[in-house]
Amino acid sequence: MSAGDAAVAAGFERFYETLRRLTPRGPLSLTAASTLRRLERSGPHRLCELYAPEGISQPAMTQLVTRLEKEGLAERTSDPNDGRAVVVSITEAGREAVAHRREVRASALSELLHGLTPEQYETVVAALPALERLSDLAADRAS
Amino acid sequence: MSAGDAAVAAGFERFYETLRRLTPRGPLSLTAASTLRRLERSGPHRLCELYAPEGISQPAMTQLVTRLEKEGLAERTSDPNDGRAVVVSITEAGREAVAHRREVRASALSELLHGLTPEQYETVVAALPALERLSDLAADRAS
DNA sequence: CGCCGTACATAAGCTGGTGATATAAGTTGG
DNA sequence: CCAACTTATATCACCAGCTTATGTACGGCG
Repeated sequence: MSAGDAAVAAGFERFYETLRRLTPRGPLSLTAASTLRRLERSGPHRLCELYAPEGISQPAMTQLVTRLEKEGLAERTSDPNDGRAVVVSITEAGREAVAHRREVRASALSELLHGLTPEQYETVVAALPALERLSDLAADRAS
Repeated sequence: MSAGDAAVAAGFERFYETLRRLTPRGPLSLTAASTLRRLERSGPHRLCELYAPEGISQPAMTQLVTRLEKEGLAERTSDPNDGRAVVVSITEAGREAVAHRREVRASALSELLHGLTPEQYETVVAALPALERLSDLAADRAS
């Protein structure tokens, strides 16, 4: 690990805390929100495909899906090809919940962004593709 | 909120999840780690100065400090000028715990960073001051 | 001095996680 | 073609870490 990497890690460490506090406390837990976004982003998934990437145990995902279903944000369907499997998909209400959460965070963030100089703002925009890439790499590594 | 802001928010949203999963399971909760870093970063604090910026209730901070104290990562001192107050400070073991956690995250991140092109890496480094600034702005707004 | 506000602690209860284990469906070798 | 094994999900008992409501002790002030 280079010195540059360490600097990046240190910067990200603090920034992570900042982002964490930017969405105070909604009705959705961190994992719940993340799972809904995944379902929105890449469609229905079997339960067994969900828990590992979310970093929780299988029972935790079963419980989470049960909660989400109870609140009408996701639904269980049975896989016709595999009687054991449960296919989880996001509902319209789920999409709205995700959108609302995104909006709340975005507007809080927007307020902060206006405190940057135009040059600083540009550096952030310029870094977005790289951040996206890092997320892709992390997702690949997990699978 | 501009379209650019929305793009930044969307990018950060996913990146946040990536960072979250980069430190899998430690002995420290998110709040515990964040509080220790704060104590390391800006010295001893009274308990009442800690809970608000960490986004938890006062009893939660009392309990957290009790846990940290029990594990030897932080210590309570009484303020000679104010008998009600409790001053919390990080111990040497606490610093080590923070350093270790930082190292684990940094090495995982480092691996990802090597997947970037040099140009992308540069855009990330260039954005660091802006991210730092955003954290400062968020901290100001909270106080 | 008496009173109120402030700083912290305690209590009871909830949410969301864990590991161990049960159930039920698919898969496979003899 | 069925017994044994594996895989997918659910259930159970338990725990950590948060919440609100309330208790306690000290400080400042009229």
